[in-house]
Amino acid sequence: MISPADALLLRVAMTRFAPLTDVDWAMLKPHLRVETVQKHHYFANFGKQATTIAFVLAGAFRQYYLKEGNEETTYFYFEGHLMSAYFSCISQQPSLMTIEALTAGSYIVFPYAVLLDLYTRSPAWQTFGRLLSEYIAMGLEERMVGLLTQSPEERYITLLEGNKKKIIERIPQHYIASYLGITPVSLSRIRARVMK
Amino acid sequence: MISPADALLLRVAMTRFAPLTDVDWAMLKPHLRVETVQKHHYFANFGKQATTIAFVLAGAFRQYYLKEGNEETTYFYFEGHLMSAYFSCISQQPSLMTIEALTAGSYIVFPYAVLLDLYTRSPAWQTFGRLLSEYIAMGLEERMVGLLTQSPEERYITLLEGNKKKIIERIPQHYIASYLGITPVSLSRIRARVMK
DNA sequence: GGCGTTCCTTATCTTTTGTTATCGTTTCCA
DNA sequence: TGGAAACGATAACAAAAGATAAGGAACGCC
Repeated sequence: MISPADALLLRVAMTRFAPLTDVDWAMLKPHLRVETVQKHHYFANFGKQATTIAFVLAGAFRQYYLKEGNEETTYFYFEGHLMSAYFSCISQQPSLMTIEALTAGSYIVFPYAVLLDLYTRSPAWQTFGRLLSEYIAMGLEERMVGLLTQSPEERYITLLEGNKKKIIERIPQHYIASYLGITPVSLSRIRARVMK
Repeated sequence: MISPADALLLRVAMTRFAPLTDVDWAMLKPHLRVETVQKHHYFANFGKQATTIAFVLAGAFRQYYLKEGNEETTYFYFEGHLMSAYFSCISQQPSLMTIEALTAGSYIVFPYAVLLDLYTRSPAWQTFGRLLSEYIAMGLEERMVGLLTQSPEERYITLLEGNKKKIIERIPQHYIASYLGITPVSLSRIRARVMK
């Protein structure tokens, strides 16, 4: 099942979006399950409709799109954060992205359908849903503006200096290169340049 | 004030997100105002906190960030669409972006605070808020993925062939170049290349 | 209608990135 | 533990974009 400690981690994370009463929380709790994944296994797959939201308990995950056979990395997930092929869930279309475990890991999962139901049953959950979407949108805006206005070298330095240090520390370099929109060779050159 | 015809345009546009009853609509309607802008005047300004949402009735608008004195265009708005320095509204921080009228135009405006209040008073409006954010997030995701995975030339072709033809038809080329993340000179070369 | 500004194109040159290949090093399994 | 695969650095060359400048067309404004 799910341990009280794990459940609390998720509740705290969710409460950062909207204040959830014990009653609100009790609506979600029975639907929570803990799952584990092996390294290089998948949480979401290209072409399959996603139906679940996860909360990472341990491990690192990589989200990517396929373009002409290449895997183009768009995002990383670490412990303590919600993870989902969100746009597949909300649009009810097959997922365009894949989420792969880069390490062995575990997460709490629950069906998106449960969340949709909670929206209709509790104002707090409805607010949660709106603020979650707003949070996702703000992250995307920041990333989009970075890609549009910064050079690859500036983007790498931003990653070095910003609050995304985990990516530098825990993700293989060729995935970071893809995340920055450049080739691994180019990132290697940039690193040599930046380190003077 | 606001004409019934203009009000209906907005109501139809909003109903695409969530079904609004007459009662729901009556909550918003008294707060609607119509404003006009001259060419090259502003709807939102860098550094000022944005507090309003608009619905464009006529004209074309450009949204841009400032980076080292340069204006980096991130978005265009046309008639029939909602327009706002949304992230300034929801974060209550000074706006990082500016929205400029590229032509003379007009729009319906209402305070974001009114919308926030409606969220607490009607489930339909609460749903509207969530779906609006989801819509914005999906647009940003699509744009982000395009910037990450496509070359400038591919991005230009996407613009030519996609559902964003209005941008090609109505926006000066140097703004489009900025929107694609390249220089005007480079866009001119790409156009020469693409047209064989 | 004339004049200046803005906008787009084209050309040249420089810088950066992509591509391909090679070579250690590390990691992963069997 | 030994061999293969994955990973990162580096080099050489090609392709593309940035910077700058110059010329022409379109537009707005007296």
